Amino acid sequence: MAVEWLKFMNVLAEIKQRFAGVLGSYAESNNVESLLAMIKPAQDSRFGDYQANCAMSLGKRLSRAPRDIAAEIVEKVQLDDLCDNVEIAGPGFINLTIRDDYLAQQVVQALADDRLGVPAVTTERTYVIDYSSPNVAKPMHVGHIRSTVIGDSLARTLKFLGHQVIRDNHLGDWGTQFGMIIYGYKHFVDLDAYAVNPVAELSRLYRLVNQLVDYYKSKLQLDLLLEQIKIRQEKIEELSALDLTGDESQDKKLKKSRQRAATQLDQAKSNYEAVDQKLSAIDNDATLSQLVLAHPDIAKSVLLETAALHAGDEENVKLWKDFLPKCRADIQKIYGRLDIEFDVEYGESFYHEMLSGVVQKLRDQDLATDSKGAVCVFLEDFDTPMIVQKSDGAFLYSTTDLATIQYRVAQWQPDEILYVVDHRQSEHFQKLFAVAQSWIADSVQLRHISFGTVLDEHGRPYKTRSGSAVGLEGLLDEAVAKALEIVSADSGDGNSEYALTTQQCAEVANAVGHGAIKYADLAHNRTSDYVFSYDKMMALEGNTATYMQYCYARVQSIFRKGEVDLEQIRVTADSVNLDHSAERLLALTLARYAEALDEVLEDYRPNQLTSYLFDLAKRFSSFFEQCPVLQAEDDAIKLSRLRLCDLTARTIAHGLDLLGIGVVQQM
RNA sequence: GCGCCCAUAGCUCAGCUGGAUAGAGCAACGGACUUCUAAUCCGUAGGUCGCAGGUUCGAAUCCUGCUGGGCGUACCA
Repeated sequence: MAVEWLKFMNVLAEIKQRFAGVLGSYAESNNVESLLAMIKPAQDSRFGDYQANCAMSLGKRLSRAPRDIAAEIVEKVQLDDLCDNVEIAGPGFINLTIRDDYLAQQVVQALADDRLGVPAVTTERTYVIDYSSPNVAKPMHVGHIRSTVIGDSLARTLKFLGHQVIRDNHLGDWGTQFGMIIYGYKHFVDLDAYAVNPVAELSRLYRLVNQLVDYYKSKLQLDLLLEQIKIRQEKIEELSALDLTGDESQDKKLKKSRQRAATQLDQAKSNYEAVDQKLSAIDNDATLSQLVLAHPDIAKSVLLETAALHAGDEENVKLWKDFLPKCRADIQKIYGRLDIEFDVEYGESFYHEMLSGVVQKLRDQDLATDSKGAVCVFLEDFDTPMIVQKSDGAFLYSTTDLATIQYRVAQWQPDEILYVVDHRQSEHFQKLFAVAQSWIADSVQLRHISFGTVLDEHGRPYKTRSGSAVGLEGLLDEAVAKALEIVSADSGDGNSEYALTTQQCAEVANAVGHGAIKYADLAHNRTSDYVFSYDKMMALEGNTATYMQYCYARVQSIFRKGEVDLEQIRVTADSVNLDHSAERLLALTLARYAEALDEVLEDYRPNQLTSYLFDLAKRFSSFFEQCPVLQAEDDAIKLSRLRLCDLTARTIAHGLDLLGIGVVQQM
């Protein structure tokens, strides 16, 4: 059955299937796949709907004229019922135009299908997705959004396509930050504040201790920076003492070096100033400077508190057990707002007791060896080893990650584990995967779904320290507030027909505000860095979630006005009319939803779905302008257009849902 | 030093294992609301795809070198 659906529901897959047999006669079996990959949507509508580019490639391989081969292929492939125009163009492109009645049939079938014509996969796989994974005691900030939102969307998409998915939030619930909080609690806690709002107080303690630790770190850094400035200044002097030789390439190099040295000096200076400012800010604060003086060994003490916790110190463990649920509940609040869910949340602490076993096992298998007091796994292709136990006996995140893989494999036997983590950790994962493969020697595929850095308006990475990083919660609040402003303004401009109640305004603002933030993230190719800009994201026009939500609301408005019985038009659908070019284009796009989802999973890129949805919404808007629905020239066309509206709205809502974004009935 | 990634329109970004005249969205300019929601639509303008070579019928895409930027680089996560 699933195969039947596949044949009917995915136009591209259907075309490929038609070509497969014929192409097979030209190529080795292992090449058929690559030839089929050359069949794709046409880049330009003048070339039809789909194009097959395999004849050129075959021409070279077989030393024959590509156009002849193309003609031969076209002759043999059975396309009559699918295409009404098959052309050979240019050097040997095969351009295909899909028949209107075939497109209409796609729409009709999707209308009556809860899955909107998207087939479930025939071979179901099991995925573990590791995403979000914040440190529980630190306030979440913008940097956390990508992993959370991308991971969530991939999980939704995989699930919808019929895979088994285990969503695992690998919380940082066992690290140094708890040492900080414990130290802070022991020395600075305001018990009244803690009673009223424990998480806010813990967060204050974290920031405070972090600030004090940072002060001493910066102090050390300051000397180093001074030294650096001196060295760089000397280098500049050295370089300027050199005379130009007259040799063109050498002189060019010298000039480059001078320039480079100058910018490096500038950098060092501005670094120095930044650190210096940070320090004097504390020095000038009476309370803070006193605290700094009173806790000179704070960095070391924090480490000791952490170590004590890990060693099972009664008091620290008790505090940790007290703090943890409160912190988790706080994070949960944000997940609730963002509609993010997990199947399990096994944080780092969950694996704590397995770590010594991991190291022992690595030793037993001669994978790990002692080096400079630490336990290391040396790997080919890497200059540095993966350290699994420090010289002081403490374990590291690599150890935890290995334990985690071991556990996941034993527990769920996944086919694939996806780590949605930023690209800076790619070397870590390369090592981790290399060790895990030789260690567990399992067939599980391990994959780092890396993503780029979120940059600020100046193109610099968002900073996590110094408290100046934008908290995620505040960010969401601002987005919703901004959306509310726009909704309320629109609603209050006298057009009573579309005026929304306060309650409705709030709902719309929620969907629009949160949607804007998620969409801005998902719409970028995950591998590139992107600039995070409130203004752009909350412009709520152009390529934003709002555009899609607006399309959806417009359709609902038509249904309300026309008092349309949706169930009726879905079930009774026998055909749709595609005579108008806007209708046809819309239907073609609707029929491609399954293709878009395939593209998402091809390389785990949700931006394939956002661009599909934007495309769909644009085509709907164009249709909406050109094709009256309720006022259509006759009832048959009206019904046909209502069906196109219905499928569009459902596809948009469904696609947005896979992105974790909601819709509203009216806006 | 070594490794990984990036450079596309004024700005922010797409561009799917090489395919036809490189695309969007903002911003700019010109049009369209007594007609299903103008959070919209239609149009105009805007690019030597960082530079130089190479591979081939064909390169933003693959290879080499260069320039400029980001990140990582033995006991943080």
